[in-house]
Amino acid sequence: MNLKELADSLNLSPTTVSRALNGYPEVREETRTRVMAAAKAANYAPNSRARRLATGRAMTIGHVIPLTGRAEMVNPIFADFLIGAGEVYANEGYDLLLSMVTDGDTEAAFRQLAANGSVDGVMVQAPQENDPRIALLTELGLPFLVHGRTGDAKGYSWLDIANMRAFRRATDFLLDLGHRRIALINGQESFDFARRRRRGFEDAMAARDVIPLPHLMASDAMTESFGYLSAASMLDGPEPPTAFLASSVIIAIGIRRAAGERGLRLGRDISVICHDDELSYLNNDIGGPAFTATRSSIRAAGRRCAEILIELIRNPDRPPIQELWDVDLMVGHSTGPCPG
Amino acid sequence: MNLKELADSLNLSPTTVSRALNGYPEVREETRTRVMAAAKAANYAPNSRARRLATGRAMTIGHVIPLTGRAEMVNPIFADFLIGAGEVYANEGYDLLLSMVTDGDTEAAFRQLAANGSVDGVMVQAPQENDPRIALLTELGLPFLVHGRTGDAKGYSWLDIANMRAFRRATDFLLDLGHRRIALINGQESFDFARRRRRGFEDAMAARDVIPLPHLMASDAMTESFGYLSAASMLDGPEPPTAFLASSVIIAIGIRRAAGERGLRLGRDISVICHDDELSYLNNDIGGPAFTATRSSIRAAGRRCAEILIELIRNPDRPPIQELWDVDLMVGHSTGPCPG
DNA sequence: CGGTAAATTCAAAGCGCTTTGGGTTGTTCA
DNA sequence: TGAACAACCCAAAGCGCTTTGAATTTACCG
Repeated sequence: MNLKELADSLNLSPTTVSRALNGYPEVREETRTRVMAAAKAANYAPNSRARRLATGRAMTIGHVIPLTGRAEMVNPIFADFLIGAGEVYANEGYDLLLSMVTDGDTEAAFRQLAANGSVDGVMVQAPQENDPRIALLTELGLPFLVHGRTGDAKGYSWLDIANMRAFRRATDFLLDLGHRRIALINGQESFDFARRRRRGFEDAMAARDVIPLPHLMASDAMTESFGYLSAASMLDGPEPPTAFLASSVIIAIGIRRAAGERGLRLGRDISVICHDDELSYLNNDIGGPAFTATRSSIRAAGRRCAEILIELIRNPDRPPIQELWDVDLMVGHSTGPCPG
Repeated sequence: MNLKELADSLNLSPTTVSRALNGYPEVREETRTRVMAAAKAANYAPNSRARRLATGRAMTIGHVIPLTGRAEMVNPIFADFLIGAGEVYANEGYDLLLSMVTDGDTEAAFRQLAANGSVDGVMVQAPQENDPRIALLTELGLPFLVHGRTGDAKGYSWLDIANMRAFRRATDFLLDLGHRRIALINGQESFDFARRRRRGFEDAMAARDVIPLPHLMASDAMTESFGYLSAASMLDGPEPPTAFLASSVIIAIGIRRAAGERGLRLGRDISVICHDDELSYLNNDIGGPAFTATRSSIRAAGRRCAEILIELIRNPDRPPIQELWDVDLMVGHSTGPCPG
């Protein structure tokens, strides 16, 4: 069933039927209801391919996920972000085009998306320092929103959490408890967020004249095994840490495993703070948070990012939208005063 | 730059340019290279909306993710599956349309997809018993592939792992080690895969005349906290288990936490076997597997599922394709003989 | 009741591509 | 040399929708 057939069956022109269906005012109310009813009865839905061609809009938003070896770290995060964004897209009538791109094909992928017009805008996640995607998308004139930020953070739209402030605060919290040998187990520091977190950590340490120990700092893709291996080697080495600051719950779980194997009890023998993205399957909050954590829902971020991006698409000439979210510090059972 | 402009700049007709670009034979080789070069120089890419309308193909595959409260369990799994599938789609020139659907809107979503023709086929994940999606998609005539299976598993295409066999084998392994009080911490048993796993467990127990204890069986969304809470209450209750069988690494991590808190060492005081989907950020294999596990890469499954679905789309009249994957049992450090 | 404005409806022109059904040119062979 | 046949290229007709500009009908008013 297509528009013409539907129109014929109603003895109306395609024009009128199209207008009735799309809520234009120049159609009699009685006619509209008649059309709506017939459309429903015939299970008619306008062909999206034709509609997209005619309107010039793709009604689609692209998420391009680079699969560069280590970037897999994004997985656990990006799934929840995607769900949040997807909810909003669905409500607003946008489709979500997910594009996995290997290796260095990211630029080509964006150029392709822009040239063949299959999306109205794209979401950029996990920017690196001076991420080339930002310049590229600006050049291509494709609306985009960055989750995170980088460079001078001017001239484009982004939403980010206050990573530096969060990690400064978390570090202060540990320092207040008397800890001095604090380990930082961070995400890959090619990513801006990890850089900022490290800076927050270092600033807080410096403010108390505590020198961070190089062998107590690690950074890599945020997997459980990375957390485990780093913590294990730090705990077994000289000058073991009395506290850990971890960039994700997943890393913290690895730390907990290493501690457990060594008979160290969290919150008593060893302290752990992590950043908690509130991943749905890693609920950190049953009868109070298990890990003391800086907390910010990645899914909520996804939702808000989607809203902003849609606003950007609908209103291409508006100035950039920039939003910085503050982060809560939730005290759980994994921290305590420095022993000894 | 569109086709007409490109054609004009070459003093050729759109017809010829289109044919040159799409590899049709009735164009001189010299002309073809000239066209290709000009297209590349002008950074021309055919407008995908127009192309889709003209060809009648969407070149898009839909993944519909239901967000019914608990179904979030799919998250950690579906992300890796998606990546696997996405790789294949990209290679074959298909786009991936991801659709989050709340609640009971799944049927409407499929009907919509079918009616407005925005996808050529859809992937169905995590089927429940007699999942209505299968009948619906069959009725709609939309090509689909089920990851998992249900009902009589005839008449439609699917790819599944041998869940029953895997859990029977895992249970046997524990029984061979002398365990009798074995706990099963399963996924939600409305899902077919969880049902089969339970059956595998029960069959193995029955074959040795061991009666499964009802209070040692739990099933729910596969989160870390579910694993933790179930294990904690089982360990603290009467007749605590000496071994656990868990439906996912995430659950196993929760079990490990509960065990750790109680001073129980994995592989010595308590045994744990889980099913490992080889999630990239939960690598269970550093110097041999941490958890003894039945193992099957969900990402590889995603890849293969994508291949099959594309084959189904290209060749709509072929008989159903059904593939059952066997599962390895990897012995790790989390299992040992029943103590005492 | 004639005339004008407002309310409805329609015909037709795209959107940018693919594809059918010819043309045109050049080659081959009797 | 001329007919037959490739080889190559093109004009034009869709694909199914939206939207412009115009036509038709209805409503209203002096």
